[in-house]
Amino acid sequence: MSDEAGAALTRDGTFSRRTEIVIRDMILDGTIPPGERLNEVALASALGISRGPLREAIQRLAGEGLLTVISHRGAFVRTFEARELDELYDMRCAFEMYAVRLICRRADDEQLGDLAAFVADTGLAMDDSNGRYPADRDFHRRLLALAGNTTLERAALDTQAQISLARSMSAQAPSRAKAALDEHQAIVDALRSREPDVAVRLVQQHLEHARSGALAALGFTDDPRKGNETP
Amino acid sequence: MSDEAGAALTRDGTFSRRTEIVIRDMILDGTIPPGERLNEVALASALGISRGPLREAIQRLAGEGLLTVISHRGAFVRTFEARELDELYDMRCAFEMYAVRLICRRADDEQLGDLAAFVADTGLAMDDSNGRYPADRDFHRRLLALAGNTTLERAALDTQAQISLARSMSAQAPSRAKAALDEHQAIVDALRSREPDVAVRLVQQHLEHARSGALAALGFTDDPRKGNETP
DNA sequence: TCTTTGTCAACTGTCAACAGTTGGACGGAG
DNA sequence: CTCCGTCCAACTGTTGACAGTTGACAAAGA
Repeated sequence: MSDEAGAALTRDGTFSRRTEIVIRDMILDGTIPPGERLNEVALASALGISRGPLREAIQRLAGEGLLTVISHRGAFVRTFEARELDELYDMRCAFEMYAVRLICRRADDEQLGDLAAFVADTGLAMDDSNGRYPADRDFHRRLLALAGNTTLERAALDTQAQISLARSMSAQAPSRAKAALDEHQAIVDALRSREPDVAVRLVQQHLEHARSGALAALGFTDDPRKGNETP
Repeated sequence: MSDEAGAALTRDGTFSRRTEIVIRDMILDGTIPPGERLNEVALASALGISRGPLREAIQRLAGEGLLTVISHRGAFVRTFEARELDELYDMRCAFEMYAVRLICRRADDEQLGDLAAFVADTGLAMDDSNGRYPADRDFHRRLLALAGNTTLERAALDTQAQISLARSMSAQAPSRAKAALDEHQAIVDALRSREPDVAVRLVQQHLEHARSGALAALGFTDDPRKGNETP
């Protein structure tokens, strides 16, 4: 039984790093839902390791904003108040608005062509399905990659992960798939025309829509300048 | 001897958290210079604790970008290549450009008046001294605080700390104090006139100047799109 | 002299046990 | 029935010891 869940971390590297990856996946998969505590002894024995490396992994994940650690009480999968989700969308906005500026300056036409092709392809895939748009995340990932700034890309992806976790706290939002796809297309068009100011404005609007949708899906009012409950 | 350097962490909280604070200060103070390894057994005994909590603190500081951890080799105070410093300035730009947008929307006249007063006061303080402008960091801190987004503020301060660490790798840059002060003043003026687009542009220019100065001070060429050496 | 290989000390990764704290269950008083 | 104080089990914080890896030094060979 000691190598049951532990089978997942039978690659190389230190226990600590492998454990970090396993737990991150469990959090983002929803295997461990927001608000749930990570019992160190139970989790460590389930992974077939001791508490030392597990605790180190927990510290790193807390630094990424996926766990909340409270002294003498334990580590909890992070929950988000309206305000926090709102702030995360600001972060995302800051990152992606600057990213498109960089892209206009640095990306070549071929890279932008690839991005356009991706949007077209995944758009078709969406039409086949029923109104969902699963490639939204990938579009933003590719966008950030094109900016050519690894540091910014990593920070933005962390923010994206936190938003994803926050959104997992609610049922599905009403599908904004078609609108999002159109907005992606418009952003790419602006990039290909090398119009940074237009692209920045479109990104801002796109993320503003996403923000409203996310806040509404979590049952929050549209402009949360005040805190909320913590279960 | 066990509580010699350890006297510094005789406040409350867990050893792990207190240690994190102590080490962060030592890094930013220059007590432990960039590139230096943290010997776990030596440091732990110097702080009067065991290696467990020390290692947890190290993991968190690595997450902040102040330490680089290499498996089986140890934790090193981070060093920065030209490219990395350049990327950090992009991050800072993204944060502060968005921050001033938020400030134009949210900060009231009194807050902006306080900021203006701060710039005026510290400007005089600078003139008394010999060309240095120590309050630059504080100005940016206050700016970020006014944006009213705790998440963004914390991330921006982390970035600021990394930049500060990177700059500590070189001797002093040629003083840009007067120019920086004027630029700060101009930014505040734009904010008080509620002209977000102007403020954003001024922030971008200000940070672009700071970027060039920092890269030059580290002996790097002005546009580092390629990597550098790692000692 | 330069390269290669074997050995070793120092250090990190990991573990199992100990100590202190927390939240809740339990029981009694009002 | 509610409220409050006590006690306890479960869990986290910390420790010291063990195991595996790394880089360097020294000896042997070309």
